[in-house]
Amino acid sequence: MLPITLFRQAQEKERILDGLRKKHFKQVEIVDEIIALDEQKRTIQQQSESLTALQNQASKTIGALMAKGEKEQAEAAKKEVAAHKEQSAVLQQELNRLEAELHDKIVSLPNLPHSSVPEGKTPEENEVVRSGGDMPEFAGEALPHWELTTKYNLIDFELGNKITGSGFPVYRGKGARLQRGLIQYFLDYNTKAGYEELQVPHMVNEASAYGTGQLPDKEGQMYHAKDDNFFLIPTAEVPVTNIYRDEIVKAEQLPVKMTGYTPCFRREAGSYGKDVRGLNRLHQFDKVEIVQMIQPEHSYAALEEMVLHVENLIKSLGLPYRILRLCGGDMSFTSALTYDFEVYSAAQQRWLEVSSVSNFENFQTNRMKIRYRNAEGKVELLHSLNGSSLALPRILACLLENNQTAEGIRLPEVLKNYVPFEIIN
RNA sequence: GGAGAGAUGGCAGAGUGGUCGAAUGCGGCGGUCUUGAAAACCGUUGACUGUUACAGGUCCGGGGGUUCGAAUCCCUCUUUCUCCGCCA
Repeated sequence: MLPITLFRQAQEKERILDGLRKKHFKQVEIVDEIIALDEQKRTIQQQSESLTALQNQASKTIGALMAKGEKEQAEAAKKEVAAHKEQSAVLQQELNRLEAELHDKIVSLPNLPHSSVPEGKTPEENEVVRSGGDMPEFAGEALPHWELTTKYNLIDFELGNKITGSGFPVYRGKGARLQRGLIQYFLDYNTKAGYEELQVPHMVNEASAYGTGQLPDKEGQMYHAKDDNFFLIPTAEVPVTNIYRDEIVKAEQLPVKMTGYTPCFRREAGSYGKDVRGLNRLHQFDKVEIVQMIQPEHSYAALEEMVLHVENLIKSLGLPYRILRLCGGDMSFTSALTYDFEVYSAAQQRWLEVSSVSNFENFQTNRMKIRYRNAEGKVELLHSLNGSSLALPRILACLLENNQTAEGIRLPEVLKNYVPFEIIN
């Protein structure tokens, strides 16, 4: 949610409109509506509050009269206050209506993109920042991971269908073990870089889902436990970022760096075809997430640090990758700048997204009221950032496909302390 | 799941209808003293909203109600503790 103060500065209007245009947000008239509503709201608020002030004053007088035992005068004063009450209620109602309307409009606006965000609408217009790793070469045909997982009995998709439904695979044997080793490796890698490891709930309440922006619009993305009104988390970002909801973080705690492994649950309604084949898109998958909370002036340096951090992790696995700076039209609603990481899948011959690292600036923290006291002692919103480090299924798919040999699947050197076998055969 | 007791400022902890945004202690900050520090003493110390600024308004777990007036009374939800039951 963009801070309302932004809309009160006339000189910022062009920047807001330009940002919305870059994000391909169509209903730009909302900006003018917000500015008008805000002014209207403040006018009514002043009227309402000065009336309240009058009533407060009268109540005090009544109290004093009662104390002195001057009952009749007190009764007269009561009648006078009663006369204001009706008008007060009308104003209050009007104020509530205006506030609700203003809020609805302001939460419907996406975050504004950073100046370095490229123009563009579709994924094709994302900018390749850099790439690395060696592209795999195969003499014969490379098998896709969904055949490899069957061949080596690593994942049973059919069994998952039976137990739950499609998109809920069962990992078994070396498949399960490799998955566990990878999670451990990712967590260790993150904690070594100063991220605190956390285990958080896999279900969240409405307030948390709202805080990170899954609600009110994207409830369709989440599984909902109706009886308790809990949501299964679509990413660890939701519980982890909400840790600091409604907090004023002490300056010496900054930057806050957190990491956590969780399963992620996504309904993914409407996906089909090759996108959902095998491990490409699941309803339940594992992910290790990193989150930072930092002073505004340092957030873009932190973003670059996180990008390097994730890049080195992918490099260590020996996977060919590329880093994209997402164009305005392909970015998420909440992000100001996003880098996507993709690894190249040899058998599918396409790039698969395995991480997305974003700076949300104060878009999330404004909604969650995550603040700190700056050098002048003023309370100010922090910036929040997060990224995957890493999402497991596509990494696994790529490891399997790219490392297949006639003898079996060779695991990267870096996993030798985490997985008790070097080859899957 | 049942019964009972709680939820107050950074923390501890008073306050049961009216000058209570809230005593007191601790902590924090500033000062006096000191070569410096500690101790002692004095002062200060919440957030949100709003105004050019002052004023004003809101907040005592969340929401609703009673009242001229609610931290205080009523309803409801959440949550913590104790006891019982169940249980990985």
